[in-house]
Amino acid sequence: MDPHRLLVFREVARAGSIAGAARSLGWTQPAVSQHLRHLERRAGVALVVRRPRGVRLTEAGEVLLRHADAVAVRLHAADDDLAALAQLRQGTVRLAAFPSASAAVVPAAMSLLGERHPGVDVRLREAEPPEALALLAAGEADLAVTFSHPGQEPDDHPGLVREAAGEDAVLLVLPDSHPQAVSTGPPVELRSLAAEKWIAGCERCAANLRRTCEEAGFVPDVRHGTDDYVVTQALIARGLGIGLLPRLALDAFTAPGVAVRPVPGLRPRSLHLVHPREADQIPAVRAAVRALRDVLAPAPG
Amino acid sequence: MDPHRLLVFREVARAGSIAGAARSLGWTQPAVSQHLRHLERRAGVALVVRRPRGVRLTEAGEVLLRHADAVAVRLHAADDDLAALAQLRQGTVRLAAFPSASAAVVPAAMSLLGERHPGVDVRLREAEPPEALALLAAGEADLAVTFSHPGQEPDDHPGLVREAAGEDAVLLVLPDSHPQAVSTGPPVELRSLAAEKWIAGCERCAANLRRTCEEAGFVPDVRHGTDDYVVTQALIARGLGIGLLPRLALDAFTAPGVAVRPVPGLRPRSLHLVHPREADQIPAVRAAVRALRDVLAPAPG
DNA sequence: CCATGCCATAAGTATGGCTTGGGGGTCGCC
DNA sequence: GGCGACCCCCAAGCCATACTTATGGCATGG
Repeated sequence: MDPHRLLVFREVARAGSIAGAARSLGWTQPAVSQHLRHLERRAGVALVVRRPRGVRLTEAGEVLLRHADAVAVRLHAADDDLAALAQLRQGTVRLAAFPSASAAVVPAAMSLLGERHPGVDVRLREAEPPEALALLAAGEADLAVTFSHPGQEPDDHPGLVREAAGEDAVLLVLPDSHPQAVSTGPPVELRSLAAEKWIAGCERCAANLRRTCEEAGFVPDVRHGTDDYVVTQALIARGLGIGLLPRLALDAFTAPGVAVRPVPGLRPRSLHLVHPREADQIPAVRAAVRALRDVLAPAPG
Repeated sequence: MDPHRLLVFREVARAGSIAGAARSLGWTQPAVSQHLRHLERRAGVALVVRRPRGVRLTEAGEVLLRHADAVAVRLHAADDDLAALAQLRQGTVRLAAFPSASAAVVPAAMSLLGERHPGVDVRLREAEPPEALALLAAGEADLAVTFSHPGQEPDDHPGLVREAAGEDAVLLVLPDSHPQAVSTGPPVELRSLAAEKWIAGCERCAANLRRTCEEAGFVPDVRHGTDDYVVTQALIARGLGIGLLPRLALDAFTAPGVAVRPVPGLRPRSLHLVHPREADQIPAVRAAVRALRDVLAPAPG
């Protein structure tokens, strides 16, 4: 059953004549006539009875018309649905972001996106950068917010596009009873903290800590490890160690009893938006990228 | 939304790759690729994400796939329905027949048709020939059984085909007390009945009566008129008149108290099947015509 | 590292579909 | 009643769409 012919037949039924259908289709009468003939030949049944003033549907024609109407309705619905997706009246974005971004930047971007395109739905999944990339590669996420510390080359999966999205300063976090916690004091030198006990974060953050300390001439004495920045600060507040935390995490939450101090020469981590190359063909994802960019652009640098 | 392309897309979704879809369609890979591209251009949304091992549907693709499936199901159902009609597993025939045929011939034909094609449904409507032709012309009947008396040219509507379907003898009906009622007696001469009171049937039958009597040299004294052959015979049995009735009517019903006698030279009426010219394109109607032919063929002549 | 999938693009060809130009038929109106 | 208007069909020609061939890029796996 050729669906195109089916729709031509539907037009014949609607117009009540072959010539009438041809007029509404902008064709000549024989064109429609041929389509109808092919349908009837293939079906082995007459679909219409030719009469002087037009045509009249046979029983088979009536049956076929119902199917034709159903098909036409579906085609129309398909058009509408695709248009809704294209015009951002609908759509879902599966977003993967690391925890500290999820706390502040992502909610802001989601609410911006929600203002611009109320129909677009964002589903957030918290994931550290490596896992986020794996989700993208597996097709289980559409967009990821990742970071990498200086000197850490982000592993590039094929088919994924990485876009710089600003920087996020890395800051020293001390108990507020610490001698160097005074914000009016002289700039903190990292090497002066060689004897401290350290608390390391996620794997990549721990690597960054080791590398940074090595550059300053010592090996940090890492006593604890947690990728939860609330836990990290609780430990620090109790005097169990000191650590480095990114500004995004501290913006989201700063514990009482800790002090935050910049360390000259401590390089920020860079933020990225990562998405499949063809994401700009998907309006909802493109809009989410724009919203994230707009939130990150005037952000911590 | 081009439905053909939609089905190609459905095959892509099913196969999981463009090349795979091309294989199942018996096409080359670029053919399918182009269809997909056209769909995406028209829609303004990516439908699939191209990946090294094939394609993966986007959200828009998933939405479209549901519609495509629905369309495919409908097309299949349309094929099935038309096949059922073509193979006479389904179908309806609207039959118009005059009363005496409806009583005997038509039921036999309907039961024959029912044996041959149990799925075919016949709807009978009783109608005298002129009304039956009008029903055909108006498209409210598919097939008619009609008759015409000799000398009566049946009015031919355009687009209708008339087919001879045997003859139906016209017989004299008398009260059994009538002097000429004895079946062993000499042949009845019509002119010997010039002084009788007559009962006329339907309009065309009454015309035939008048014409026949005129040929025999007299004008019949028509006292009563009814197109109901049961009523006619009731009147005759009571001695209120005599009449001419066709064999089909007498086969269906002969009243007690009447005698039936052939009249030499009294010509039979001829029976016809009438249907629209394109009826042989409609399997159910064709089958009904065959069944009626088969019942009428060895019938009264 | 080359082989083997996958996909896209560009150009050529051929099939199918639409048009043109006939003709037949019925209806309605001068 | 003839004539125009309106259906419809058929046959042949032409054009456009759709499929093919040919080529190249890219990712994966032995």
